[in-house]
Amino acid sequence: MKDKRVFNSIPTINDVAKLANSSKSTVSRVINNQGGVSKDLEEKIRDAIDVLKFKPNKVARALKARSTKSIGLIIPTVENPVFAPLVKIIETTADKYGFSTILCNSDGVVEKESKYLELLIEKQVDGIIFNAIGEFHKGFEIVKDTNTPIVVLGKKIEGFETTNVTVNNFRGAYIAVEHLIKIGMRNIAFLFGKLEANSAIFDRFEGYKSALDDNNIIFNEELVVRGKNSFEDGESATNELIQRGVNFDSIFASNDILAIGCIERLIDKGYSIPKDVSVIGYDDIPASRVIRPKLSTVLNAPDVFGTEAVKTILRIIYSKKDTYQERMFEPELIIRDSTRQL
Amino acid sequence: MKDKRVFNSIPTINDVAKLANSSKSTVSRVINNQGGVSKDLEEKIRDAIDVLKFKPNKVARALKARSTKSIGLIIPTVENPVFAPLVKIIETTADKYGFSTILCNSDGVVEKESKYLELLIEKQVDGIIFNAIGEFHKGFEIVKDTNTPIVVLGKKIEGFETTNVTVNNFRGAYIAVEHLIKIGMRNIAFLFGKLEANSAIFDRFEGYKSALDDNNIIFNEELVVRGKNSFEDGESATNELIQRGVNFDSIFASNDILAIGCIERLIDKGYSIPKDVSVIGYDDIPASRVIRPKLSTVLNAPDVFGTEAVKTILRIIYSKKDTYQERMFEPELIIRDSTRQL
DNA sequence: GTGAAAGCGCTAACAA
DNA sequence: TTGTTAGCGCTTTCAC
Repeated sequence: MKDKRVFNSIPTINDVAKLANSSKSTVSRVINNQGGVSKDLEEKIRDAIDVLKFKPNKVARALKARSTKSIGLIIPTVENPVFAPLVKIIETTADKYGFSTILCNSDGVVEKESKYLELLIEKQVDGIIFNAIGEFHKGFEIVKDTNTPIVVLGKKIEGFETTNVTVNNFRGAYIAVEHLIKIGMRNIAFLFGKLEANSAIFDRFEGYKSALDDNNIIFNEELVVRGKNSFEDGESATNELIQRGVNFDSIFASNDILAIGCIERLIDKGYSIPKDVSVIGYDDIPASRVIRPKLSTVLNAPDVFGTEAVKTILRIIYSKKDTYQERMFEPELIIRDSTRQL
Repeated sequence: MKDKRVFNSIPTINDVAKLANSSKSTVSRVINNQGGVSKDLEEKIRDAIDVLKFKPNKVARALKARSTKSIGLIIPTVENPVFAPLVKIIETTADKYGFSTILCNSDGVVEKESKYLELLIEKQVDGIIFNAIGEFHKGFEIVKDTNTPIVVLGKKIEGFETTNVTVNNFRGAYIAVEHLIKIGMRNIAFLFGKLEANSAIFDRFEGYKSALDDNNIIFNEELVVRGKNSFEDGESATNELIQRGVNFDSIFASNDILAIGCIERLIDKGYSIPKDVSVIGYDDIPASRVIRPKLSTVLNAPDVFGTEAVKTILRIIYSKKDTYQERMFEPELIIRDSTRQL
């Protein structure tokens, strides 16, 4: 009366063993292709597996192996066309190496970041890829305490030592503005968004100012206007710029969404682009190739970036130590039709 | 010499018990807020938890509880602006109910769908939300065999009984084409994409033909052209339509991406929209509001849709039985500037 | 080549 | 109120 099998319940390695007149350990050897099992027995076991439609329980395996073969991925929101391709490449790459990815949208809210970090750790993910908003918080402490492998995307977090995979946002902004200057612009406005990583925006702002500076153009605060992160915000930010009555011959928008909204509004208001004003964005989202004029922009190649992020977290996971490196990718200038030709 | 504690290793419930001079079970009661523990002991245990920075291991809990508190989400690709908001709302909603989501991009490839289905089941997800490409395959067998809760998004799968959460794509296409007819169009072209759920496209095609039929317009095969799923495909499909030399006064594109590419190409070729040709899309992606003319389209409200998908899978998970219902959402016509006014 | 047994970290009878 | 024990499904010594 020790047999507690319930008809129709999910078969375990034990059921397979019983049916094949063998033992758990041997079945385990077979399902893990470890060899050292006689042809005969192996066949019997494989038959039993087929008959019972046995599937190994990875939760049990994970408990034993202390590895879930999953990574956590925290980003502000996958709805943002900048993150969507990144999420895609990360999931695909992780899968290629046998890892599942648990997706977490933090909405760029510190509390959610923290909560997700803790959750992922309790779920025993093998590592975390974290596109952080930039602020240090409790979640990081937990990561530190538990020694969870992590790679931070975007920017280094003050007070938190890890490997970072970043993109040179400063340089990206710099080359964008430099391009504007080269084609003769002097009154370059800066539209910036909010929700996405503060840090990136900050760097882009610095890059903007630095390019101005290096070209002896005096920074004019009147020319910088804050939007948020939707097409509509691009439109309203552009409105505001126009209403201010400042003189501007070109606009550098800190992301393409803003830039596109900006272009549409400019056109609505009767401006001709790039004749009257040149505009350049950042990110090269798909829509940039499709509006008219096609948007000049800066590309942070998400594919290499995302692939590198995965490879990096795997390296840390497998080596069991983080050597605190920084891998920075250089952006690329893409000139299309929204900036004047020389 | 039975004590195998290793300095610096991750603390378990056992370590907490030892430090608090108590037992595993009591600690378990405390961390699960089950009550029935004396104030004194509880405090000692909570102290020990703090000191050790103990975090419960959810893998162990999952093994015991036979529930991982995670769901699997399979979609073609999160890069597609139709799926990105869906993924976002699903993850957010699932999280609200205490479930994590494992994201899987199938690329609309049957083999990947199948592989992910099997993987998710082995990972013991509590349920699966599956935006299937439409074809029945081995993966479904495994779902069936293991009795895994699943809700299929999009369309019913022939030969596979489950609860479906769908959107009335037939009707959506119908009202789009009907709108075109109402504003006087007779030669309505149909551009259709590929990668995303075949089924949806199929239904949209049927809706297109049906609306034609109901209005005594003879279906003309010359007017249907196949694209794929990028802006560029919309452009090339439009090229093809023009090259065919058929007479067309309007275009119904089976998704906004195609529609936007189409509009841009039309404009490049000197057509005026909507004066020369009216175009209407499907999905209401963000870019639709931002191109000029603003795109008329059909909306399959991903937010209610996604929320319902999660609620449905949770209902099945908690009731432990699937009653095979179908919940179908009605689409909404959004008239903007790319279709002529009456 | 094979199986018995211990144990991964937790929960839940059951006993005290 | 508390602790002991068994067991979730698996892997891995260790004997045979």
